[in-house]
Amino acid sequence: MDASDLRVFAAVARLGGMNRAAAELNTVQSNVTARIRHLEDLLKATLFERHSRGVALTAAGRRLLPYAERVAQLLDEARRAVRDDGRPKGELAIGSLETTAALRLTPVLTAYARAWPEVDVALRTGTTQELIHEVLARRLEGAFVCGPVEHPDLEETMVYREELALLTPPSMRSLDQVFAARDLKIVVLRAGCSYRQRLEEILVRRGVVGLRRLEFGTLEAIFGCVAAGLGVTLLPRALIGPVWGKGRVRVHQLPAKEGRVATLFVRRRDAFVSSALDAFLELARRSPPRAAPA
Amino acid sequence: MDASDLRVFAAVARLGGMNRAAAELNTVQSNVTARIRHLEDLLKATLFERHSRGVALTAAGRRLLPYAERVAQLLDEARRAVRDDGRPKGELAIGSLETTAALRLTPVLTAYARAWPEVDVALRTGTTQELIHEVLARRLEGAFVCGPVEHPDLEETMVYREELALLTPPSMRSLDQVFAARDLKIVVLRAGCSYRQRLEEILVRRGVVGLRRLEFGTLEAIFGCVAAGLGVTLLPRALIGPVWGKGRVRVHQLPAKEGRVATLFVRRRDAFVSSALDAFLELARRSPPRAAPA
DNA sequence: GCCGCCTATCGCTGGATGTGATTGCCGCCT
DNA sequence: AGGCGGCAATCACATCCAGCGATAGGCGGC
Repeated sequence: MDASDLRVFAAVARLGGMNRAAAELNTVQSNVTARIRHLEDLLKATLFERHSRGVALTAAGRRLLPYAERVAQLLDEARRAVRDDGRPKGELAIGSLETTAALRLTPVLTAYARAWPEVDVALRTGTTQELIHEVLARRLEGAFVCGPVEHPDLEETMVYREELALLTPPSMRSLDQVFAARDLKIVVLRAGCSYRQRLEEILVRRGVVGLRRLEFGTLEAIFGCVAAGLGVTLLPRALIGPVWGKGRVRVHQLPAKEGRVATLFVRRRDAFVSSALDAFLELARRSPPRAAPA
Repeated sequence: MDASDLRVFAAVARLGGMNRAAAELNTVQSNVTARIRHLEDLLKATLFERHSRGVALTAAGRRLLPYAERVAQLLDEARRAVRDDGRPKGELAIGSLETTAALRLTPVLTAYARAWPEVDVALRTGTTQELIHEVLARRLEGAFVCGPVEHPDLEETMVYREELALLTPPSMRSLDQVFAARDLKIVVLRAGCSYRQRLEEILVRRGVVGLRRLEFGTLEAIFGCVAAGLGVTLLPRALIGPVWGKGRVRVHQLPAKEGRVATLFVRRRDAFVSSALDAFLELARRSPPRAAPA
C-alpha cells in the first residue's frame, strides 16, 4: 500500500466510479480497476461494492478513506516543509475579521509585502466561524478571529485586545438614549459576525426589544449608515480616528466587561508553520503603536 | 514522492548510511542511492550531505524526517483500521499502574479474555510518566494512569476514583503517631511512582523530616514490608480486603483532599481506536461493584 | 601505498504499471 | 422485448522503472 494507491482509491471513492476516477487521474479505466483490485488484495478486504451505476464504499472502505486523505495532506505538507528553507517565500493564505484587517493588519501587510517580496499573500476575510472552518480544512494557514475559541485541534494565541464601542449618530447623546429608542436599528457586517451577536446581547440585557437589523458588506457602508442616522453599530473603538474621521458618529464607551474583546490568531495544531507565516506573526506582534487603543 | 520513498529515506537517515539502510531494507546499495537521488530531484532539494563515513541529514532532510515517520505510522494505522471490522481481534497493548491493575483490572482482564478470545492482550505496568510516554510513542493504545494529566495530544477519561490510605504496621495506632515517628521509612513501588510523590508531600506538610525510602518492585513485597514493621506506604484503600488479608497492616484514613485521586484512561487523540480497545473500555466501565471502595 | 568503507554510476532484466480492445452486466428508454 | 448507454472486469500487449550486480572513485586509517 502506498501513497499513489491511496490517491487512486480516494479519487474513486470521491467520484463514485472508476471511469470518472480514471478521467480525473488522466489514465484509463482498466488501470484504475487493476490498482483497486491490487489494493484490495493487499489489504485482504473489499473496499467497494460494485453496482451498475458505479461503485460505493464498503464499511472497510469507509474506514480507509480518512487515512487516504490524511496521507495526501501530509505528503503535500512535507513537500512544502522541505522547500521552506527559512526564508519566507511561496504562498501565504491567512484569514482575518474585516475589522481586524482594517484596524491592525493594513500596516502589517504593507510592511510584510515590502520585507518579503517573494511571498504571495492572500488575505481572506470572514466571520469567526467561517474562518475557523477554513483553518480546520487547511485552506488557510491561520486566521485572526474573535475570542474566545476552544477547539482541540487549534492553537490560539492572543494578539490584540480590542475595546468595542457603540457607534451612534451624533444626535444620540447618551447610552440611555440609545436603549430607550423605539425601533432601534442595528447595522452589522453580515449574519454571522461576532460583534453582531455581542451587540444584540448588550441591547437585550438593557431591555431593548423589537430590534431591526441592517446588513452591509463593508465597514465603510456601515459607518456611513450610522453617520446618516439610520442605526447603531458595535465596532472596535480604535477604528474611529485612525481609519475614519471623527465627529461624524458619536462614540459611546461601554463597561469594560462588555466592551473588551480579544483578537486571537488561530492555526491548526498539527499543521506546518511556514517561514512565511512565522515572519508574518513576527511583524504582527510588533504592530505599530499608533494603532493601539487609547 | 511516495510512501516507499519515504521509508527508504527514513532508514538512511536513521542508520546514517546507504549501505546500512540497504541491508536493513533487504535491497542493494545502488538501489538506495538511486531512490534517494530520485527523491532529491523530485523535491529539488539536497536531503543528505555525503561524506566518507556515510551520510548526514541536511536542514531540508531534517525537515522531511518527521513527515516520513508520520506517513509510515499513518499507513500502518490505516491497515489496522481496514482490517478491524468491529469484532475485536488482533493485538491490544495497554498500560496500567500496578495498583490499578491489581485492584480494578484483574476481573476485567479475565472477563475480556473469555469474551474475546481472538484478542492477544498485552498489559504493561509502569509509572504514570512512563506510561504516558509509551502512549505518546504509540507503543501502547492507551493506559490507566494517575490524574491529573494535561497534554494536548492526549484524551483523558476519568474511569475510577480511588481513596488512598496510609498503611502502617499495626503498632502505629494513629496518624499523629506516624507523623511523630523519627527516621520514618516510606516504602514505594519505584522511583517515579505517582503515589510516592503524594506520600512525600503529605508527610512534608506535616513537618516530617529525614525520610528514608525503600523501593520494592511488587505490591506484595511492599505490603509484606509494611506488615513486618519496616515502614509505611500510601496505596488505594480498596486494595486491603479484596486483594490482601485485613489485619496485618493498619489502615489510616486521610482527609478527602489528600486521599482522593482519580484514575484516568489516556490515549492519543489522533490514534485509531481499535474495536479491541473499545470493547475493553466497555467492560472496564462496568467494572464489578465488589471492587468499588467502601 | 594499500586496504576498508563509503557513495556514484552504468547496463541489464523482470515485474509492476499503464494501454486499448473486448466482454458482460444492469437499468433505462423506446 | 429489444436496443442502447454507462459501467466494471479481463486480457494481451507495450512501456517503464525499480532493483540488481559490477565497477569506479573518494576518503581516512593502518
